[in-house]
Amino acid sequence: MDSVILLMTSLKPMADRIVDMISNGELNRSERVREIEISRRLGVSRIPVREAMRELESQGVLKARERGGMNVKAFSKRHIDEISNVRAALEPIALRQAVPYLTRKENRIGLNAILEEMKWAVGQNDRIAIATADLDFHSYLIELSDNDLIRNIWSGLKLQLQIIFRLELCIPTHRNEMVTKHQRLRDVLFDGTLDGLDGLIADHVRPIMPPIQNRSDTKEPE
Amino acid sequence: MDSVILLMTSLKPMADRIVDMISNGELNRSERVREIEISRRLGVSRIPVREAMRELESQGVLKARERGGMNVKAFSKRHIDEISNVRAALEPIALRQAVPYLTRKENRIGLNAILEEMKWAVGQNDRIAIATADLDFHSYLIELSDNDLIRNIWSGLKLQLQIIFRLELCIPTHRNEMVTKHQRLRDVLFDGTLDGLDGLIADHVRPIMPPIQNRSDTKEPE
DNA sequence: CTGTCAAAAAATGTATATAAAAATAAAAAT
DNA sequence: ATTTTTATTTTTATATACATTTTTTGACAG
Repeated sequence: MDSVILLMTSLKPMADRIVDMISNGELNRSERVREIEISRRLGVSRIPVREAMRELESQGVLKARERGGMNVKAFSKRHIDEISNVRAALEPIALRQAVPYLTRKENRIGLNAILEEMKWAVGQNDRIAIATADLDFHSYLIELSDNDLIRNIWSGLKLQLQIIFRLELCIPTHRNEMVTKHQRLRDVLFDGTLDGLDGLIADHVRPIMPPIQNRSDTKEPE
Repeated sequence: MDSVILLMTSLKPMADRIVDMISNGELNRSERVREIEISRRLGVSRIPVREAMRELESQGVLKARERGGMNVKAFSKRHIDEISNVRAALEPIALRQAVPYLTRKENRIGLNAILEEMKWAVGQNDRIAIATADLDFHSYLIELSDNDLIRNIWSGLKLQLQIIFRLELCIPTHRNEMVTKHQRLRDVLFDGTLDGLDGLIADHVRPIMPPIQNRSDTKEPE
């Protein structure tokens, strides 16, 4: 027996690898993603790659071509706005549902740990680490929320935002305010009175477009 | 040459067929969906069925089993609430974006046609037709909104709601009020002032749970 | 009768093969 | 030189084949 087939690769890691390839520029905006190429690089056959790609399409990372195949999604300012609007609409729901779980000490500790990470990242002026901590913070709360639907929607948005931040298509929020804003949000959630929660999140979620837009994408590019 | 392969079946029709099978009870709640069985019935191989099933999973119609395979999703009251909340949060965004397109006469005519359909369905007391018209009404507006992200989210919710309505897991809204509520919503959108839009939608979207709950699903069933 | 274990059956996950499109390159014609 | 047409290559979409896992079934022991 020569070739041992490892079953149930679970697709998620494979999808994440493809997201990485996009994030670090191995795959470019609007570029066609070839199944064979990915499958060779990951050392598997085309079928699981295909499935991972389809998953990524439904999560908004890839875009189905007109007649067959996939492209890397070309995020426009419009797309980023859409994500912000949806986040501003859904996160208040999820975060409200997370509040009861934030009475547990271990969850408070977990959230605070992410804030410490964020503080450190801001100190280091590490753009990637800042964005990661930002996403982690929101992911942590949304996971706690126990809302299957919003969790599922978020999982796609998160992947998109990972790419958007990495490629500097927008900046999460101003670095100086980053930590204090999240701390304020934490305090409101820990407190449980939830005064002004919606506003805090909307403020949060609204991204800053980069000063130098590397491409002109006023409308849907491709 | 004997077997001619028809390429690019586009998956959507296949996924819709599976949704139909669930809606009309050929596939039961929480039942395992076997690739081979579906592929035989649709006269294709397992591969495209597999992809359709994966699509349906990401759209919330099927649920991945612990270790391999898929089940028909078992919608609980909780799931239905989650859908309602997300709709109440997202539809105001989409519908506001649809308003400018509702100055075009053809779009007004299109929307009114659906309302006529709804009126007819209520007259006939045709539960399925009523639910269909309801979903069509909202789909029509969301399609107009030109918001890719919300459209994509809606496509999944719509499939779920089709099943939920068909299986009478909940009732869209009280039939008497159905037409007038939608007319009021239409008027507000045509007018463009948008007074009380959020409230109208929230009121709308909030489903009525059926008097006889056929199964006890207080929590996540399966 | 019930629970445990082993063997058989079935179903999935992945690989490979094949056929139909698309995309590309090359050739011919205007 | 430019465009159109044709051939070649590439790539996808689907089918089939196979290996592994999961599920089921049935025997046997307690």
